[in-house]
Amino acid sequence: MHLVDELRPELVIMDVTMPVLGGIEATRRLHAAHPDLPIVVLTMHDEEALREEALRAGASAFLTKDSSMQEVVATAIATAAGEALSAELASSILTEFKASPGAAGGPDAAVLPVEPSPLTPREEQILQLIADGYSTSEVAARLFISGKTVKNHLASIYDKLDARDRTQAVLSAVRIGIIRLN
Amino acid sequence: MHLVDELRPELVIMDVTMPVLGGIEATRRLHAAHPDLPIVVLTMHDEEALREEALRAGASAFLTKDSSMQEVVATAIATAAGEALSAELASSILTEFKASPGAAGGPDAAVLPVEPSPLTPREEQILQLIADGYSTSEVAARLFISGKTVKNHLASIYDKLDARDRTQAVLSAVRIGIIRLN
DNA sequence: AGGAAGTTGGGCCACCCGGCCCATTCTCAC
DNA sequence: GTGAGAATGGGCCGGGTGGCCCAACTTCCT
Repeated sequence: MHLVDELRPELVIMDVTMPVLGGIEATRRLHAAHPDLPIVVLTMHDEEALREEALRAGASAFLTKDSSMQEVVATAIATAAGEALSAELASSILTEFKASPGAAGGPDAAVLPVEPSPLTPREEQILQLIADGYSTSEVAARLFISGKTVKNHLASIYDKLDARDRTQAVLSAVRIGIIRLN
Repeated sequence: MHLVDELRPELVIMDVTMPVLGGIEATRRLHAAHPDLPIVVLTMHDEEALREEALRAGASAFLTKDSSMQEVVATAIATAAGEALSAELASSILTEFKASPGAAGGPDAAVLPVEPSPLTPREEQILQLIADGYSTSEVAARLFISGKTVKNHLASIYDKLDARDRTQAVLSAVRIGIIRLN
């Protein structure tokens, strides 16, 4: 997993040349290590079993070698875009991209779930102010509440985000996109 | 290079978070090992020098973080398609992909001076560890130096990044891309 | 030779921060 | 109407944090 850690790719297109063998296992391990990393599995064999296994291993999408290059990149688009992009949309893009034969069954692009937000509105607001550079007492002053209350909110934020201090809490929030980074 | 050999990706989208540092070198090595593997370099810093260096290192394309997701995937399409595909073609694809406010202007629209990195290597290292969740004394233990020294480095980091505490320092560093966000 | 910068370390001190209890009020859902 | 969750507060305390000085040593550049 060295390379992925080192390069931090946005997307991995995996070529599972051999059926069942290494590629699926690699997908599984890669997905375990990087759950948010989209993985598109490419294979020669269009076997339903293999397809299922790939998706269960954490692949975001599955394509066969019969797929046109256009389909490959379309799936890459959909996956990288992180949207629940349907096969139809993808192929319609391709149709306009270049007149190409649809060929093999549409890739079942998977969706990235985007959980709502573990924090309450007040907690988000407070964490945002912290991220904006305000100290505990400054946040308290802005919200017309006690500094102790701010600290209490922060404590529950730490609990929810599994952070040990405000720095980690802010970073977690940035990662999951619940606060903005000015 | 294990992973690339193992997975045989069709395309690598590389995030060169840090200027000059690891990413370019990784590109160079990756390109040396896999000359035919398209590499798209993504960076925060739109410096001409960095761009040139990336392309000389073997990158197939270069995009800044200012680029829209559409531009990124368009470039990915073009690159994966293996053609010296122009930005115009890519953006035309995108226009049909989604009626989106393209801001189609080249990625190099804004010219930020962007100094390479205001921090010394040691300071970057310490700030990275702080971002990784380590406390002052934990950082000290990892680097085999005194906790006081860590705090001294932090003080100069605050000064250089115009931050008042470690949270703001980490956020500043994330913004200018000198530390990575796990 | 001399200076600038980087790395290491010290002391001191006021204040902040996080962890641990706790209580009150309000709203909303079941 | 009872209970769960949210928001508001309190006290206490140990340890962390940041600001302010300072010094020594090394490396590098001029």
